[in-house]
This record gives sequence, structure tokens and C-alpha cells, in this order.
Amino acid sequence: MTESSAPDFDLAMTLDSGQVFHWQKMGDGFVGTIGDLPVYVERRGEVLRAKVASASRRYPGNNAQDAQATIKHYFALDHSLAEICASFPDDPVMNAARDFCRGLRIIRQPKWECLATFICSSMKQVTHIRQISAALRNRFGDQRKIGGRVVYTFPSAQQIARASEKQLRTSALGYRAKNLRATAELVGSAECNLEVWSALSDAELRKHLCALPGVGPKIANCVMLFAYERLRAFPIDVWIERVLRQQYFPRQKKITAQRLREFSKRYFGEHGGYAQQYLFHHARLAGRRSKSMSKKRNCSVGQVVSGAGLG
DNA sequence: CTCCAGGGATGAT
DNA sequence: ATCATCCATGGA
Repeated sequence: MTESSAPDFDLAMTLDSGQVFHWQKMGDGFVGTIGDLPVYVERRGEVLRAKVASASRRYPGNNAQDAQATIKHYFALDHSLAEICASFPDDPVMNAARDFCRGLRIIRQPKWECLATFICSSMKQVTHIRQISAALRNRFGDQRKIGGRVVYTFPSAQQIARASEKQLRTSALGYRAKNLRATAELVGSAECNLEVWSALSDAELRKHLCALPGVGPKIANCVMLFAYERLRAFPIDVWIERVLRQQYFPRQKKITAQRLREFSKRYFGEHGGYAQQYLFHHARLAGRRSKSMSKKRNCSVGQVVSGAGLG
């Protein structure tokens, strides 16, 4: 077991906020993989405890310190949530989300894994994305063991490209199989190098990602935010669109998607992606606990907010 | 600009 | 047990 200081970190909320889909509950913590490394993690107050598989022949370089550094990097324990939250706009909607999501971090996922998972996420809800992720791992990934449990790595682009479209289709992907496989072939070849793309500007990176089969603006923004640490990237899915329309533009029917994008980019600022994640998670869970409240939810804070935002 | 395939889980009746 | 709803991309 290693222990890392992790103030201001809610592990469970982070893993259940719709950014990553493979961590499984086990005892007081979670098991999963970080790249090739099988990991068990649990939070004890301000401390993150982690266990990795004892040094294996596959990873002779892995010692406890390397693993600890990998874990701290993955969970972005170096992000200053105080600074990030302080940069959010000061309005009632954002403040409620910020209070609700205390300790929620945007983690640093492996690029291919993140890209592939979000290609599979199109038209799917969180629970189903978890199933697709598990099916791909179980069928095409490599087996690892941690804490008496078997886990699987996310299959490489080559591993996916080697599979047939039919095999992928029957792994709960449906029509997404074609796009995933086509993108895997590109990423697995010299055609495009996801690591090299780290050097691109936000706009260029988005353009490159959107050129991949099955990747549009929403998924590109997810990958930018969750794998390239572009904290301004602001994915707009139906949840966020609802929040924006209801809370920031109430009773304005004619707001275009284009207008919402411009507003989000300007209004939420340099950590817009964090703001988006907090709004998303808050909306998703707040709507879930009580149905009777859902109709009363658009209280009229929006007038004030939109006035501030549109100026 | 609009329309709609796609498919499996989940919620409502 | 059926029916409606959720969902992003890409192509017509």
C-alpha cells in the first residue's frame, strides 16, 4: 500500500461523474487499470491509499514510487481545486454545482483509451458506456490481477484494429463498431499519432480529432478535456444544453446551438471544462433523487445570470 | 436548414 | 408486458 496526501479529493464522485467508465467498486475502494497498471485505490479522509500488483515480469521498472507518481498524475492531485473553483463565474447555478461537487477532479486518461471510449459513448447513457467498456476490455484487453480480482487493460488500437467489425458489433457496440475500428486503424498506423497531437493548439487539436470517424465536436471536446488536459474544452451534451437553456437563457426559445457555444466559451473562462463537469454532474444527480422536484427546478435565477453573461 | 438511422437499457404505464 | 425515452454522429 502507498499513501498520498489528497486533500480536496472525492474519489467516488470523480469516478462516477461520467468521465471514466471502468472502475469497479471493491470493498471500501475501487479496482481498475491506469494504462497497463492494475490498481486498487481507496480514500481515507485526506489520504489516497493505493495498491498495485507486486512487481511483475512484464513491468520490471515498476516500483512503488513509480506507481505512486502514476496514480497521483492520473487523478490530477496536483490540480488546485481552490484556484479552479475561484475562476468560476459567481452565479447561483454555478455556486450550487461547485458546492455539490466539492472534490471532483478531472483526471488524466490515456489518450487512445479515452478517445475509443467516447467514440463508443455516442447515443449512450453512462451505465451502458460502462458495459461497452467492460465488454471491450474483457474480450480484447490483457488480463491483470489486483487484490484477488481480475481486471483487463483497455485494448490497444492495434488490438481493436485486429478484431473484425462483427466481433466488435457483438460486444454491445452496434453501429459504433465501424467507426471505432476505422479510427483504431488510423491511430494504430503511422497515419496519426495521438501523443504528437499534444503539441497542437486547442483549435488544431479539435480539428484533427473531428477528422476521425465517429468523432464530432462533442466527443472531440470530451477527449480534449479528459485526455489532453485542455481545461477550457466545454463538451455540450443534452444535460449541459438543458442546464444552459433553462438556467442561463430561460424563456428564450430561439437560442441557437452556436449561440450557446459562444456563451459557454466566454462565460465559463479558463477552466470551463471543470465548470461543465460540475454542472453536468450536479444536474445528473440532482434530477435523479426526486421526481416531484424536477418540474420546479427552473427557478428564475436565469434572468440575473444571463444579464451578467451576455454583456 | 431538417430529418433520421441506430440499439439496448431504463423508466413509465 | 409493452411503450416511451435517452443519446452523437453522419449522411440524405
